[in-house]
Amino acid sequence: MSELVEPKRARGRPRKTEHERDDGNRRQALISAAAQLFHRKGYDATSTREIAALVGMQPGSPFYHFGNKQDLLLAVMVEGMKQASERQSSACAAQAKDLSAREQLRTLIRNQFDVLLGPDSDFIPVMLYEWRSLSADQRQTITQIKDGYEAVWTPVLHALHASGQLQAPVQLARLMIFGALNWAVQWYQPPVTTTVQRTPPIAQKSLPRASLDDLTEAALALFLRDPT
Amino acid sequence: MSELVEPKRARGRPRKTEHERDDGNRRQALISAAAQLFHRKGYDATSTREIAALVGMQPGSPFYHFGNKQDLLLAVMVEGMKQASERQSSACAAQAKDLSAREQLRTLIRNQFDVLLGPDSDFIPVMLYEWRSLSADQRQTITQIKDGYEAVWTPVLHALHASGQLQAPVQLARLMIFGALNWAVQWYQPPVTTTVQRTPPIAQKSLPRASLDDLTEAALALFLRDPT
DNA sequence: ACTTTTACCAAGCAAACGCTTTGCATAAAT
DNA sequence: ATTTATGCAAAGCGTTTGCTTGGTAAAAGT
Repeated sequence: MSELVEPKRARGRPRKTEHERDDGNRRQALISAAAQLFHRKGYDATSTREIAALVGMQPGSPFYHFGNKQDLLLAVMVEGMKQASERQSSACAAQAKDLSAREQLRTLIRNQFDVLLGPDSDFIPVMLYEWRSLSADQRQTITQIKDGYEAVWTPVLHALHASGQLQAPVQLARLMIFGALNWAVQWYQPPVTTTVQRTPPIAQKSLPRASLDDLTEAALALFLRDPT
Repeated sequence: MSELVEPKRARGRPRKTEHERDDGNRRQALISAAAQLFHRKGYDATSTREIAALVGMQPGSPFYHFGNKQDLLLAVMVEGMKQASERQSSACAAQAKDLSAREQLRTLIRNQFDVLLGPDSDFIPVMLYEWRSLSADQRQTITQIKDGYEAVWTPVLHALHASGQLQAPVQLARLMIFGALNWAVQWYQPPVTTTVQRTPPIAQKSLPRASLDDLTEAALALFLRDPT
């Protein structure tokens, strides 16, 4: 009850020299920090004070940028889907025009692994595992975005089904394939360069320590038969 | 601010006539109620008061049976793994001795879907999606149980790999198969008989409304090639 | 008959939480 | 030069939370 001394602008604001005109840079910093903490600790276990502290703000300040904590979670998810969609689009556009359906699926899977497990990719895991904390309206918002993202997969799977490389019903196959890929968030650890310390995943005894390319090949071998 | 009338032993204790000797019946009731709420709303979003109310206790009473909220979560998971292991063991023991590896995998998958999506099965989903809220010691405890449960799968997968029906590396295949199955918790809705209202899963537009048998066949078709 | 144990109830505490309010410093606009 | 908008800091409000404490009726043990 006696540690309230010197609250008078001690470490005030040394940043933002000249006129660097953030234009939402701090807002972006909040989204990134939130994604990081939401991924590592979960939405409910992360307080807005922690997020503020991570970007060097006072506890109440994030609420200038976001109306409430839920809106910040939604912003994380929207930002993640935006990045993932851009990656997927450019990855599909970058490959040759009439590539085999098998190659197209390889690209999609590899990109999904990148988005899920690559560096600086906390957004999509948060979207996958914390959507329950959204309101009904917010859930509908990102469901629409997510459906658009996944719609790209359907024609590819249909082509593979038609050619006999994919035997299961297409809709169920799509759900199970996404399950197999998305579940990797629970167990995957990158081969060597571990940077950020996160809560260790459940159930590893002798983790294969595979690369994302290895995972992609394994997934293809698991889901597809040899082309005739 | 004036509804505090008659708190004097109104609805005291009409149950437990004679000497029915619960022997932990109330403790089991707490575990079941906790599993239900943890599954529907998540661990953090569920208060111990809600759990107490669901079994007709006062807010502080659960702490007679469990030291804290985390211990209750662990009890839910241990109970779930116990039931799942028993089901799996009896399912494997019930089938003929030298059945094909494909049939054995079918049994394992079908049992996993039962445990994940069948009636009164909130325990395993809680274990899969709330393990982050455990302490490190508790995580290790259930990791060991879980490893024992999953160990049954490995020889079956090795046999399938040897016979050419499974092409992917066995360890990665095991992880991805579990992912495909466990992910069904996120999207599956039973065909007709909807009883308990839970938070609607993400991303359904035209859900296949398949039965658990349909899911099992689809999974087998997705993972395995035709036997030679 | 007496004591001990079991299984709670009733009440509340201290901490943490999301969020609000007010005020101030800087930059841009007028 | 004055106003306006921006981007926070500072402080705290009200609620919820996990958990504790003290008591008590009934059952079990002796």
